[in-house]
Amino acid sequence: MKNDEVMNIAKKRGFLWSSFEIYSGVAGFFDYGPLGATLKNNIMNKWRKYYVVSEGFYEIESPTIMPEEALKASGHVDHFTDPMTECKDCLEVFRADHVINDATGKDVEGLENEELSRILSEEKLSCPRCGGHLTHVWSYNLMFQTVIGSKGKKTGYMRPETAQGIFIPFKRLLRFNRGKLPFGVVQMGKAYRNEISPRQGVIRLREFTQAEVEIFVDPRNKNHPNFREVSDDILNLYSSESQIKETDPSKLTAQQAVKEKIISSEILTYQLCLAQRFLRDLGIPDKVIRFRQHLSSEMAHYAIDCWDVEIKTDSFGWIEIIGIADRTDFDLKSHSKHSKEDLRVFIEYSEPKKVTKMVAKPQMKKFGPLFKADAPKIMEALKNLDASDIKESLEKKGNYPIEIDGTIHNLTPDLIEFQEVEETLRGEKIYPHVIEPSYGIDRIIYSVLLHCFGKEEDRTILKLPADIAPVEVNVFPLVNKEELTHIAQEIKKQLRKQGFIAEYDASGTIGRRYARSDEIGVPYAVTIDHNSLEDNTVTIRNRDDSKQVRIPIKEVYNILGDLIDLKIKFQDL
RNA sequence: GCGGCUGUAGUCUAGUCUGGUUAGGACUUGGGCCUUCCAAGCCUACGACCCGGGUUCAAAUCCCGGCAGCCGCACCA
Repeated sequence: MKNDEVMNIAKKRGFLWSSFEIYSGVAGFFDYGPLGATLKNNIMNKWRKYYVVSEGFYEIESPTIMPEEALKASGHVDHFTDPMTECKDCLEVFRADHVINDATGKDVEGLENEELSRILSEEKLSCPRCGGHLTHVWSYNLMFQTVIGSKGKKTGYMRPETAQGIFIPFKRLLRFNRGKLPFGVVQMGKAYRNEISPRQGVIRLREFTQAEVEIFVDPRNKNHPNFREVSDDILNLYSSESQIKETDPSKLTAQQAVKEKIISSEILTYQLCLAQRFLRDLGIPDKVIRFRQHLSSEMAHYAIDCWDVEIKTDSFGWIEIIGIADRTDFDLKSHSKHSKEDLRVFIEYSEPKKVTKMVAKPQMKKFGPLFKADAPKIMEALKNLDASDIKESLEKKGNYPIEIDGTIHNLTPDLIEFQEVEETLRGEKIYPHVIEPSYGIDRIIYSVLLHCFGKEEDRTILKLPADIAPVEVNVFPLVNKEELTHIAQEIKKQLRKQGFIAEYDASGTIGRRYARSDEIGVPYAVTIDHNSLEDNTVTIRNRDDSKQVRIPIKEVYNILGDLIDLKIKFQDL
């Protein structure tokens, strides 16, 4: 269905509406209504079944407010910005780097604002629109800033992604996973970006929900042990090559994609397949799904391969709803550097390696009295120096100068004895690489609504898969007569007792109630009619084709349970 | 952030130009009647001038500002 129709029904039926409506609303913020919030929970729980249950990745939850240092390390404070310049005459705002690039062809990405300002004036660049004067360049940071603590000494930001909350406690997570790669950690939660002018409804929110997975792997092994399970999945791949050559996306099996090196690794391909399976399970048809590879020019500098899962929409074109990237070791390295914590993983060799190396052993009898307090420091320094260099210098020049706290000490051959030692290396420390599937939950919900809504004649049916439908079953007396309503009420009560989300409705005609029920995607309706009085049976109506089957009341609960858990199909009843 | 257009019940809309009675209708929704299977009918009720300021005896109507939506530009690590 079309965007407008879907959003109208979503608003009317309590899925989604813009926030703060009675105060005119604020762009970029949406409420989930009663059905929307339930649908969102169902989808998020289904996501957990994929990643937490099946893949075995544990979920964590970290704060949405983060201190400046953490986001400085991640690069967001300095680089999650756009360099802007404004025309003094027509007040138009431009990306400064784009103005320079367009006018001169120079690639100025990543340059400082001062540098950009200098280039603007040196090149005598003026407003591309009216030719007016451009102001100095300023950074527009997309993060919401706040203050931590009452004295306001500490700057904080609302997190722009949930991923950082996984990288920062990496040491603890590694320990939880008993020090072994690979392992994955997930986080679902809100993230915030102060978009300049969000105008695509729920597609571009200033506060949105992400579901992110960070899979930490040994960079030398990006295969996946269960790849065979997905190797025949067919992926609609829009590679960077076909984008450049302007050819159509091609459908390949996962196996072909790896073999032909279209996707950089098995593990990344596996994640693409998983994403596709998840979307299928939400009722999104394959024909509106494609995987678009980032062009090397648009890829973040820390990624080596990145694929967006895109969904076709009528009013926004192909939109990104999931990004699956190989982020390499960028984040862990950067947090290591800024925090001075060693975020590497010790990888044990399958066979310990024996290496022989030269060691410089100080002769302590002479060494101690000669250097006194500096002796321990010199010994420490010796450990980090290449012993063969020292040996060479001693043999050739007769001495080896070493600087400790500004004082130069001369080592002479009589102070050092050299030994060849055999060392056993059991492994090495490395930064793991990170494979990151990052889901935009709000966009996924929009896609589900967009592609599950269908029109049949003059009625609208929301064909949600039964296991994510917010209301699972409706109970209707055929007509509003006491002998039927009391049975219906009783069945509803029993359904609720057994954990179903069930509603009862006796208003108006039965057709009207079915229509309302279809519009909010209730998969099944139990109808109590006059036969029910005689033989204790009711009908179960299937939303998608309005067909009904008659079954004994006492079997209703088990059958509905199996239907909703997708264990049986309605057609097989 | 810039320009254009727009803003009346949950929805669609009349009225706005040319200021003046109780802001009218349809659908939806609630209650009732009727009704033995897909938005039928009848009765009845609830429900609105985006917000703020100005002009005026009087503002849904005219003017200014804000907010939001749509379209175009720009932006979207």
